[in-house]
Amino acid sequence: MDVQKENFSEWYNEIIKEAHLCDLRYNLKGFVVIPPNAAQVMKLMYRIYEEALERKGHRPAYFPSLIPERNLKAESEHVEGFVPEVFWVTRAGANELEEAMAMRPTSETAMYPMFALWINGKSDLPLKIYQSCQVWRHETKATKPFIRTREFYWIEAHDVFATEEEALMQVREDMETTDEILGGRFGIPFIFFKRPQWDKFAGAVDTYAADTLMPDGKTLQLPSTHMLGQNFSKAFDVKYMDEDGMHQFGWQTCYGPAISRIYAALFSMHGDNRGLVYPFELAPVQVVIIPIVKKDTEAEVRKKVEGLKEALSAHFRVEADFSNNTPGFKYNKWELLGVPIRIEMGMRDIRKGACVLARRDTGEKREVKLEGLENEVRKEGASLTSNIREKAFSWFSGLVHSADSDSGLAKAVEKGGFVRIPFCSDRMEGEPCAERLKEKYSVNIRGSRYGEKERPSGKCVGCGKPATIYLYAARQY
RNA sequence: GGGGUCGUGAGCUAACCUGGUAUGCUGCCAGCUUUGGGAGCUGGUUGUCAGAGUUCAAAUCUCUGCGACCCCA
Repeated sequence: MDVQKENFSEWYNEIIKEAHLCDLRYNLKGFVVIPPNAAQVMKLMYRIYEEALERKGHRPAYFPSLIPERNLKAESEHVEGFVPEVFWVTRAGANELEEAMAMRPTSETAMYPMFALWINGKSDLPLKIYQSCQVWRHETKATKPFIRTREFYWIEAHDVFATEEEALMQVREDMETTDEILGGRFGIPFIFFKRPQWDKFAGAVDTYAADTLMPDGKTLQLPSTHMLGQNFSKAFDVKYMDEDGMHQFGWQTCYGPAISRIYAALFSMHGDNRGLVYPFELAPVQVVIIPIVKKDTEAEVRKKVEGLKEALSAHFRVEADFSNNTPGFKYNKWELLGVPIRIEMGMRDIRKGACVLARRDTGEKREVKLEGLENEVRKEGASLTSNIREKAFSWFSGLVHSADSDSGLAKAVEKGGFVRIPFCSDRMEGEPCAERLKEKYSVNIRGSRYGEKERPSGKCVGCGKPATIYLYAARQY
């Protein structure tokens, strides 16, 4: 890498190019080609996420990507929020269509008419469905690979319950899932914010979103989970029959982890000046073996390395690099690609029944006996994962500030990250204050921290009225 | 949405101002050679974003479109 991570914007573009994460040459704005280097990681992320959702009672399904115009328009707030960025299909072959079809920007309006048919009685509840798919939104903001594209890859889980309590429990479960996967498995720190009323998902009662930070201190929204209440069930007639034989509207939630965007957070969070760094379980290649050959011993080293590769392949994703490049070139190449464990093997090692094991995160090299190597790799891999996770979390926690005045906010914003400020209200009446702060400091109000117990003191930084709540401000992507 | 920078083989780039044969590096292919932190030699390989205009002549000048990056909202 020729650029430093301190200059994040350049680093981001550079790593995408150097590590072949994204091919930008497809000539359609906001649409990118995702080649194998990135797609492999995204697939692993998908599997981990899908497995977790299924473990928690969700079942997979696939819904059509086209939505008839009248479905999309059935819930009024939802339409208002999404229609400005919908791609429409209006023509098929030579003919104009009688009814325009929307390319799904999200699938509520594709799924819920079907949910209405699927659900009859209480025994059909809860209904927990997810699908892995692409969605399309004609973003008007500047597009950026993985972070904001007009087509992106995600999972959307849509659940229906008989009671409000159960739906609220589901929102909590979604947050736990996010903790478990994003925090635990991917090593990405974040805070769950309850979005202010003026910034919730179109059609939702409440929105909770996991916000992480990028290396430049700007925040990026990752999965969000929404309490939909009965807004959609009433619009789409999603009803069940209760004990008294009465029809009742279901209580709904939805949850949307955008895999392509989480991937951006993943490599931005853990990458360094040498290139990518992946948690062990997400690395497309987990172990790379570099043979150190001399002309006269080439055959022998090759045989040993191939044997080692085969043995390790039973447990890990392994590559051996026999290309005609120098070892140094190979080290740099595979470090750029984020391979967690590198094994160097030459005659020197073979004579000792050993190899040299190097770790991507720390760069440490040490000699390891071939006997028991599998366990060493496993151990170092796990240690790498927890090391980069800890590093990320401790960096992140240093970027949560608080301020109680205009000047304090201005100063804290400069440091990057989140700034907790006293605020008048997170209901609609607070919006003008948010607008004012946005105008003045280019910050967005992300909402109140989920689980925050502390009562606010002082005055709203926006308007000076007595504060009723702590909200968090940050510059955002 | 506003402002700025820009588009030349697969990648980076020179030539553009002042119109006339398109430069170099990297990559890729073949061969030789080499391998414990980005080796070397020889040969080969592909190009002016699209369209229109001005001109004897356009990578170069003009307009439109498409696309990229940066800053701001």
